[in-house]
Amino acid sequence: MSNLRNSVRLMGFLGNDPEVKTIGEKKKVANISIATNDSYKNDKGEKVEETQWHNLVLWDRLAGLAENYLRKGSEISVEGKLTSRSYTDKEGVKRYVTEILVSDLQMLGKKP
Amino acid sequence: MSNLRNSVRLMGFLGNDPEVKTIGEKKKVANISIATNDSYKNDKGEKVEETQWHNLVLWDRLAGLAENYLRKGSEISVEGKLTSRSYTDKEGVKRYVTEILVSDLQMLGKKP
Amino acid sequence: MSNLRNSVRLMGFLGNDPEVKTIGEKKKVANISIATNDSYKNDKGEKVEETQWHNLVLWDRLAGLAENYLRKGSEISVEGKLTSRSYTDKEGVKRYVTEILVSDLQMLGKKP
Amino acid sequence: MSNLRNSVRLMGFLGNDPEVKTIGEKKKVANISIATNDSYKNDKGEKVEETQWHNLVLWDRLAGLAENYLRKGSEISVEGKLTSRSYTDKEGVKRYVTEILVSDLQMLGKKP
DNA sequence: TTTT
DNA sequence: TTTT
Repeated sequence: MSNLRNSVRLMGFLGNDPEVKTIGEKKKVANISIATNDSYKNDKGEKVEETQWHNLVLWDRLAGLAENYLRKGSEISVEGKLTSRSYTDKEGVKRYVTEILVSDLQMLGKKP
Repeated sequence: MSNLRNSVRLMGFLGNDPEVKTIGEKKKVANISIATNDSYKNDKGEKVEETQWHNLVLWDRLAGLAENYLRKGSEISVEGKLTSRSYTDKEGVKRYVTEILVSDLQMLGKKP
Repeated sequence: MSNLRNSVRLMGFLGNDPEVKTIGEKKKVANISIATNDSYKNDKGEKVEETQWHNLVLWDRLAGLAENYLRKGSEISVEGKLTSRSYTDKEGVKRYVTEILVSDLQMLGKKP
Repeated sequence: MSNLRNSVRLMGFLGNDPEVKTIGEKKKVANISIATNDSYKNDKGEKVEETQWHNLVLWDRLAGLAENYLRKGSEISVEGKLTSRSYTDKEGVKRYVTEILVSDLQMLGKKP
């Protein structure tokens, strides 16, 4: 609940249409991948332009909003929490995934 | 450079002493792992208490600060950028790592 | 509701004990003043150390928390919204007040 | 310098064209007023829609950007610090002003 | 004084 | 009016 202990804010563009699943009768979840076009300083003090990709997870009302209004290329601003989880893939290799559990979303740019 | 496009803020406790490396003659980098004790709602609407672990990377002045003042159990507040990179491990498996590149750090709690 | 449109985060020290009022039977409101010790660059590019004072307003659960646990000198971290309102003072002069409506609060530093 | 101690983020619309002044030979400052359309819960737990107006101050590069690209109605996202100052007006009344000293700015919405 |  |  506390935004002060774990908070992520991103502004970026969807790399693909949202993947939306319905769980049971009325739970809905959407997975979104967004790119942030960023610049930072590397270990040599050089400014590096870099695109970072982020995995977002949206539930319920926000999942419905993604399903209805967001498409590949849409620009959004989000706030959420940084979460990590692990799973074992088909080859038996343990994998780690970091995702942003979105709690607030604003659509930016051109309204289609 | 833009905090508005990619920004993470965390308050939490170090799980271990910082790992500090010196690169070349005067570059320094520190790796830190912190736990945020967090609560959120799962897909059933239940409140879940969960500890999340985050990998932080600090360069130069901030790395020196970590080396000198931070230890396992220290409480800190940080701001930074969410970054991801991939590498191939010893078994030839491609791995993804998500890290926070720290740009601001405050020490909290008891000063030792 | 949207943290993305209007969000303030402050870490600082209470200048006085909280002023707490009860409204009607069960509404409670607390007013707090905190100092942030800050540095920024002025119009000459000089770094200026400056203390800023901020007026915080807390309702209900957060007001109770302030009443019970916060005192002059306490260090806190808060998130909230920037709000302004005007009123006419005793001399008939229109006054403007800017306050932060607090939505999240963490106590920092020494626990008494 | 520390974003962690004093940080404001706003997304909103300019109420007027920026007021830009040149100070001395090469210092430039811009004053902007933006509206955030916000909702919060009042003391009765009712959701209140409210427009808040905020005074922004931009120096140098950001002032030039405002002068060249921002107009009444433009939508922007900003990060900055909350600052307050007082002055005595023509009638001899002491006035307090709260402003956001902007450190980062993104233009949103339709590009004219 | 803005905008959806 | 706070604190480091």
